[in-house]
Amino acid sequence: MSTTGGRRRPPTIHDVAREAGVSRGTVSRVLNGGHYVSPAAQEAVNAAIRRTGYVVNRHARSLITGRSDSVGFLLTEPQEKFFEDPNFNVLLRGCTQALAAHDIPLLLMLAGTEDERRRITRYITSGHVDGVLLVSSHSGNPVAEELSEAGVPLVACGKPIGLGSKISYVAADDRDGARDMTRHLLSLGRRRVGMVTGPLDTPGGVERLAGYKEVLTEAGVEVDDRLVVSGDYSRLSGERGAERLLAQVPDLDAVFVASDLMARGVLTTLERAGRRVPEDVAVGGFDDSPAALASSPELTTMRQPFDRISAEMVRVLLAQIGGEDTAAVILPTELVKREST
Amino acid sequence: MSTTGGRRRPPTIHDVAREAGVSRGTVSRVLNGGHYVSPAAQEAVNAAIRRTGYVVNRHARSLITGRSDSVGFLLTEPQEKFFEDPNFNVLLRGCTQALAAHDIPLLLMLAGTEDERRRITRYITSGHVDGVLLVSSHSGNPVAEELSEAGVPLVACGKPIGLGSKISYVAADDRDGARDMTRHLLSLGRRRVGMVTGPLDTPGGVERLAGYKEVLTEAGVEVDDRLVVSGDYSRLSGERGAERLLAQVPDLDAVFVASDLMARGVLTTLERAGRRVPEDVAVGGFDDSPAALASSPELTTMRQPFDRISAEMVRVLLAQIGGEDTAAVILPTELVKREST
DNA sequence: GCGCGCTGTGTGCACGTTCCCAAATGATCG
DNA sequence: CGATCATTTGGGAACGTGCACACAGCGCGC
Repeated sequence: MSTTGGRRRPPTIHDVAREAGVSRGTVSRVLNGGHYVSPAAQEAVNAAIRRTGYVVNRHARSLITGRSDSVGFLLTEPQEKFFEDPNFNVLLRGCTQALAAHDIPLLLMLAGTEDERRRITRYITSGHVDGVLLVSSHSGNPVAEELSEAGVPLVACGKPIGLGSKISYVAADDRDGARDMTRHLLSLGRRRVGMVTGPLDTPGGVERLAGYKEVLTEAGVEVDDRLVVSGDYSRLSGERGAERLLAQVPDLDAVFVASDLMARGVLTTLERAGRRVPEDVAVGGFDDSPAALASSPELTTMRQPFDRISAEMVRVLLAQIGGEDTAAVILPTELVKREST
Repeated sequence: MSTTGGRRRPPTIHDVAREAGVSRGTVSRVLNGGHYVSPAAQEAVNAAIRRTGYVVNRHARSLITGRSDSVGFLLTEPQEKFFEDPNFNVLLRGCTQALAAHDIPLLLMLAGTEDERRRITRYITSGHVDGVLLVSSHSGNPVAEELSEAGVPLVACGKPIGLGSKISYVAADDRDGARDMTRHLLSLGRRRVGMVTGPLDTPGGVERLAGYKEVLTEAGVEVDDRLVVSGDYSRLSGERGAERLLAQVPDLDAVFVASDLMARGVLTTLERAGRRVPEDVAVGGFDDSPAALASSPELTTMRQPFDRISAEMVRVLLAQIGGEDTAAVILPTELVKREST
């Protein structure tokens, strides 16, 4: 009961009905699609809605429909990753925007710890959201399976780990992208092309490595194990990876790095080691994250179409909520040439 | 009606009541505080809840109470800023966590454009959230006033622009932090200390500049206008600012930068210009954002206690929702010495 | 012994919406 | 011309919860 800004009772569907001279039922029908409503009534109701400033009470609607008309955005990453990687922000932004077009709010769920994971799982399976957008580069956690088994509509960003799982997902074409980038590096005349991979317990990480190896083999370049080190998409693991590469193959002349964030780390290490980029060593990243433009030299990278990815995630999730059977969506990547190659 | 994972009807308060052998009212009382309930009934109800796996239906509750038991996190920044600045992620994480303790979900609202701002304002004023956590470094937008006038509980991060506004906010002590950092730079023996300010149409930006000037004056060092350039907290504006500083005062020996992100840009420019940090030029940042550790050399900076800031924002907002009158909260900053000074 | 206050419990009502069904109207068809 | 059908409308019921109220039992003081 604050003294300032007392909020009055908002208009209900009753008020609109009275104002328009029709019944609640008719107003409701106008609100939900407008089938079996005469044009005259349609118009009268819309006018009444404008006049009263009526907005539907979502709680009342949800109570009767059983839907919440909201979805969760679940991020199962340690918080350092969430702080470091702007890709999450890009996805968040994209999903928020795509959902806004359907007037669906997004509930943010950050599961950094095991406790949070449990709490959030319970929240979701209690029916408080209609579905879940799952983002988790390192999807080794059981949360996807758990939610899927509970019958919660679910779309992952990137292919989840369990092969047997029937979880829908949206991803960039990792293998093809890796192939393009490796081909690009070879086309520059480089032959000692190293790679810093993503986490190899994730399908995405494995695919990017596979694409790299394929192209080298096709080009008749021997795949040297000392030229491949693994990382976890973090900047620091890029630094470390480049250090090991330089130690093992001092005369390498190119590196394909499985994420832009790691690529920044690679650039740091190369600079410390006195290597010029791209003259001595060409560096190719992956993602085209905001980090790619912020680095110097600016990164040549494989663009993941994050705006399309998030739009597709939302589209697939809504289809699934609508009861449709949905499949995986794979989107093409695109080579973006900048200063580092 | 998907074939897999059919969700059955969840238990209601009725089921719990029957299971426990009491009435709905008693169950409800146990749920909401447990006053006027005998220990025996208390126990029976709790056991029944555990057995049935009952979870309260928030929609039904909201319908009757008029509260939504959710809050919005509103970010009114262009999307580039959201992508670039990890501080937003830190705040987001902190608020999510603090709200989780109260079992309150967070609705993410990103208002990058004018259209989105309108849509979101309408959503909020329609009563779909109980309150709003507002984050907006450049709070020149009318959204705060608008929501506040509509009687929506609101807490801003950082002092909003309008002086007359009675909007509650939580902020770090900008002036004091700027004083500490400037004093630190002087203590290193530096006398030509430049500054890259934040946006000077925001209280935070103005305060940090004021602190800087105060300490210089107190120390008997003349405040030179050519040593002060303004930025907008972005990395790029740091680069540009440092370029201007070097052009105007080539022999400057320290820079106080009003954000870590800008400080990274300053480091880039200094390196390009061949200046060593900290030997030739000492650089002090502000925020202690994740960016401070990721830069090289690692940034000396003023730590904003983001975890406490977000916790306080949530505390104040909940108090305001509870009808209390709330005031501004100012939290102390702390000097974190690293490699750049 | 009466009234009063405090604790503990059950019940009716209301919140605002959607859905289902009945009924009215006009059009079409055999 | 009567019957069937599609369209349009209104009203009752239900969703699951919290709250106000009524009421019972008990102890206490006057």
